[in-house]
Amino acid sequence: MSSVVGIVEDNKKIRGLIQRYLDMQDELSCPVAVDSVEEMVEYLEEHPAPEVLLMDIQLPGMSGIKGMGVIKEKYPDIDIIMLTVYHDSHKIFNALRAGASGYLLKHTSLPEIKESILKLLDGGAPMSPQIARKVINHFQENAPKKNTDSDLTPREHDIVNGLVDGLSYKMIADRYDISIDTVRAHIRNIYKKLHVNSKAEVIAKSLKGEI
Amino acid sequence: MSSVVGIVEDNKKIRGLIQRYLDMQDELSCPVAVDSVEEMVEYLEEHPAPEVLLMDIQLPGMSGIKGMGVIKEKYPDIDIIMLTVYHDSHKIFNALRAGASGYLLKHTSLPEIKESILKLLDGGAPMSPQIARKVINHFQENAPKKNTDSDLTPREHDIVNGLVDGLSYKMIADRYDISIDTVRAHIRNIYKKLHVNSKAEVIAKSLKGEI
DNA sequence: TCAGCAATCACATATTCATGTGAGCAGTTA
DNA sequence: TAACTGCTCACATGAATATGTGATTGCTGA
Repeated sequence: MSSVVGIVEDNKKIRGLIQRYLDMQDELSCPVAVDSVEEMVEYLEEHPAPEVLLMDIQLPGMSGIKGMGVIKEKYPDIDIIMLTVYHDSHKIFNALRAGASGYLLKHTSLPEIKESILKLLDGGAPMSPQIARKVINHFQENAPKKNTDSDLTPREHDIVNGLVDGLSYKMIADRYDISIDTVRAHIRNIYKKLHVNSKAEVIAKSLKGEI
Repeated sequence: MSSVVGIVEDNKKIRGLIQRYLDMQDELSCPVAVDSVEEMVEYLEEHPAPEVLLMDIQLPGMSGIKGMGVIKEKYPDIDIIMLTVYHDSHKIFNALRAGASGYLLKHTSLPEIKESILKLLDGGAPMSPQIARKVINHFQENAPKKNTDSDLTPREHDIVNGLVDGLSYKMIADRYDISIDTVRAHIRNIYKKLHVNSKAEVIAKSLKGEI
């Protein structure tokens, strides 16, 4: 059973190259390759939807990012991989926010494109390495102040993690190979330090990043 | 010229396996594999720093996430890849926020680990496919308003809020001026709908935005 | 060297939770 | 009207939690 892929790309040469390559793979077929979002929308109205679309950003008419929104609204099950030369953060994040399931740069080789599609069908999220790096950096820039170094000891942190993982005292005792009474003792100390008096409050504080 | 990799992992077997495998690669060497952040910190004080660290999250003593902060502060040039069994969003995002340059799940094969390290050294950001997917989903969730219409009734939402605030059943009953038995009844229904069976899990889900 | 803290364990008790079973009432919809 | 759903309350029981008191060991800094 081969998976169906569609292409939206205005460069005729690239488009043809990718289509022929993918269509010749056992696992894939690529019956449709058009050069604008508008054409793809027309196609979708008269044919069964592909599982995956490769889409450029810079397109005649509607842009790939806008087009993705349009297509995902009517066909939310289609996974879309952006395939573009743009590597500036703004375009990347807009594409991801608009619903892209992957983001590849155009110098990606044909076999890598194929691998990316297969990875996507398998639940992954293909990204070119440089893109992945930018996405990760995004988290670190927006990192909320890592304040609140509560004076919990390492062991107390272990216990807190156990609580957050939803473990009972007994399960925590087992995880760290200590007595349940010791767990109790640690928890008492944690409550004192955090000025709380229930598991619930500790878990809430921890998940809110206040520990 | 081979790149130097260090390992922090408390499972002796896994640690030894990875170390031997990496050390045998032409492109890499792995002179240090310890089972806690504390030991790695000691090592770093007396030896030249590795370029890359593989680090577990669940460790004796200081957790991998906290440990990463400590290490990155003194040695910001070390790239750290988390190598762990955890795939819940909070741990992933906390790790990335704390400065992780990659995040692999523990079922990753040795050759894949090697490839990930090389990719990292080449400016990429290695992630297991499931992780990449969650990271991407994060963008999409935070963009188009969280609509998460869980099928909780308004009253049930009240109760959940009470739990998140760390209140006991009795305090929730007082807050909404209903009987404690009613609170119990609501909570039972909430547990059924959310498929959980403890306050802790409800609080976790709620704070993760899954309600 | 002594005080203090982290970590460990023990025993005890009152409270809270999780869960089962059952039921009444109001408002909505089939 | 009958069926559903949301909200309310009650009684009961075993498990888990919160809290008090106390103790030992090992390490650290004044």
